[in-house]
Amino acid sequence: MAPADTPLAGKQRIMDVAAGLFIERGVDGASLRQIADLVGMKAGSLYYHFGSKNELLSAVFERGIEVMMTAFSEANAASSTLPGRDRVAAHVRAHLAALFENGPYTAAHVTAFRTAPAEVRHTIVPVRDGYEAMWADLLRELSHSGAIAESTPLGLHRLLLFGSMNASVEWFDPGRGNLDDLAIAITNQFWDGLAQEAPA
Amino acid sequence: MAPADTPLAGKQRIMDVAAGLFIERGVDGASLRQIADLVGMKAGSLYYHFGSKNELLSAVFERGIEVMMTAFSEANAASSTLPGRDRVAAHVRAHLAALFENGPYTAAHVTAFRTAPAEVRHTIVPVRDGYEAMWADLLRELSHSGAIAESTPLGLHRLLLFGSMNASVEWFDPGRGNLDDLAIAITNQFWDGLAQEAPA
DNA sequence: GTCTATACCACGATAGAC
DNA sequence: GTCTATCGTGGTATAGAC
Repeated sequence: MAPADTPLAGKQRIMDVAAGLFIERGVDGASLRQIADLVGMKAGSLYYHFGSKNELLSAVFERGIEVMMTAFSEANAASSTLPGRDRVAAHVRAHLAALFENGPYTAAHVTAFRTAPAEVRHTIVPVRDGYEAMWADLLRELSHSGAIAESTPLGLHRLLLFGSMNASVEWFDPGRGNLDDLAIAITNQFWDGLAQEAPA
Repeated sequence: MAPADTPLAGKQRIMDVAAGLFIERGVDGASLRQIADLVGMKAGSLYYHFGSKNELLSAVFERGIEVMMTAFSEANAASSTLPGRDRVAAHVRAHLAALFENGPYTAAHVTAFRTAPAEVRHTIVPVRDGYEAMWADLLRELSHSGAIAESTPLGLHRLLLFGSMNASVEWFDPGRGNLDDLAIAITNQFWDGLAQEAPA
């Protein structure tokens, strides 16, 4: 626990502000001067905490993935005995929590990763692969249990699901909408689709 | 038709190169010097064709939306008498064509719009709203015809579908994968979901 | 741990020759 | 229609005082 007079100290506070700005303005649009300004210090002072802008960027991305993985693991533990549909719902909700409720890190990773310098991307890829593997395992289990057809291309549909979930950072406002409802809608879409069962 | 000795002349060629670079490096990461370099001219010369970087950016975005709308209209004309599922498939395929087969404009719009200057975004929003309205109309028809349940929140599921389709620019390689297959997978996901009908 | 000061460079943009 | 040359600004990063 941090001391009471430093609610968000040092690296933590810088990363928090930086992540928010990476989301809003992109990697190159977010300047160190602006980040420092929002933190309440001068640009040069950032270099006491991070060796370069790329180092700060990498730290934000890694934290973002860490947040997703933690959320996934907790959902996994809580839902392992539930039916397939509820397991998916739990993990969708956890992913949304990482995007909207656990700081700006995951959202920064999802929106800014693509345009980051190749050097940064290459250090992050192995970490992000770890998260994808968690989902791959989950879907494989659902397939083996018969909840999903054996013939379904799981990797492809995992990417489609990620697309639906991650794109929500562009339009969902957690102050106006309800994340539980969104998780249910995404799960409905993923599990059952939109087609009417039997035309009345 | 352009004269034979100017395969991609003036504005057209600049926009083509710029769009590609906006995708790769983002709005602020793509510099006018680099764009000019790839076109084969000097940075100052760009200003004969566009009044500012923002003007070039806006032109790319508008073209990207135009491409999507044209693709949608063609798919609409070709599929209007088909069953609901096939109509969706036709429009999904058209959207993917806009993203991957009709130049880099639509992909640039989809990836770079969010971090563009507010001034640019505001001029583009009304145009993009036109495209969303086309999809809203389509889904409303499907709902009225009974193919989709009346209770389905169409706006929400449209956004989820857009998320799945647009995110493919981050992972789909048209040189390796097949766009028809991708369109079918996305349609399957959207229409039927992944759940097994009856456990065997 | 943060400051001031500054180096060096790339950015968008403009002016005028050709 | 493209060039060269250049202006002013703001970028990342460093050095050394405090």
